[in-house]
Amino acid sequence: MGRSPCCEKAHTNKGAWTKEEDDRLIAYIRTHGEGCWRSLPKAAGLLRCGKSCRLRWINYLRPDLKRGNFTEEEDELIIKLHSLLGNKWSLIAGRLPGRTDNEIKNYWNTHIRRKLLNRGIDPATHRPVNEPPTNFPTTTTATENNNNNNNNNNNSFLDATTTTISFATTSQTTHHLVKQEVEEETKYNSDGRKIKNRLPEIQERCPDLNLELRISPPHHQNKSSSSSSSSSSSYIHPHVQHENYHNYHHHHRHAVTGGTTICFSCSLGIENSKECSCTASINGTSSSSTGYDFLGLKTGVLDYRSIEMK
DNA sequence: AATAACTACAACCGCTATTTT
DNA sequence: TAAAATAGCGGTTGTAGTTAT
Repeated sequence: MGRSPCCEKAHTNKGAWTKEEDDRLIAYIRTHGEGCWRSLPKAAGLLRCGKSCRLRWINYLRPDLKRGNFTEEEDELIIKLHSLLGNKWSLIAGRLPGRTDNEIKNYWNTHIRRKLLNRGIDPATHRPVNEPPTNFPTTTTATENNNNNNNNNNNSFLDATTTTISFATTSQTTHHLVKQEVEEETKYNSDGRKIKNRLPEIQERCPDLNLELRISPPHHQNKSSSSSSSSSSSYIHPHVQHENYHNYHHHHRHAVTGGTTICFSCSLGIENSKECSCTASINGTSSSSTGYDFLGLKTGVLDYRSIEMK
């Protein structure tokens, strides 16, 4: 009892798009606008499935796309966002105007991964490659935690809803730095080419600064308000994020950093509810007293309030 | 000059959530 | 309400271009 299919799969083109196909798609969308990918191919006279048309338009034909090389600032922003969001390329792309998720994903895999490895940082965890395992049972990104939360049963101090987010720095810090030799299997030059005969490289690292945060449920959970999905995991799926943001009045999460409790949502600047007893506030006065710029809000690196939800 | 190895990226695939019938 | 399709996402692959041997 469902819909009829959008296209006959046997009669659709595959592979690279021709100039003519591009022109047809552009002309159609200019006239009729985006949307309804289901009916678009037929209406536009294209022998493609709607999915293929959508991908072509979103990733390559949209007029607002910024082509060309990524800037150093974009690189660093992608790294920071990836440390926070994991492989949520669409969310990351939402913070980089003119860039697509596919473009950023490719760029990550071809350039930034290598760049981080050269810095001695594991691109998956954003932690130093040579760092020994922590005492904690889970050291994961926000994304990975979505799958691992059920494995924390043996730790009384960490209940099943505790989330760990790694904020390992990717830029070189000026405080308390030590020199450390890093030997890597492969080195690359600035163009990303492999260097065969390399020497051990000295890299600056900050060994005693643990940027890992643990985010726990609110201390005084309201049973009626904790029944939503956000109570079971700190990972917020893109499709339900918007709804969960509205629940922040009732679901303030607290990061314990060196004995100081900081409310996740207040530190994000989303809201500082009356019920919340944390020391952060939306104008940053309290959080600045802790000397802690959660997610780089004060530096403007990440303004979580302006992330657009799709 | 030939070709093997590598890189970059466009496009496809499979999956989940949502929408439509 | 169930079934089937779409929309959208992240992972993977195919291949053209470049570099190294």
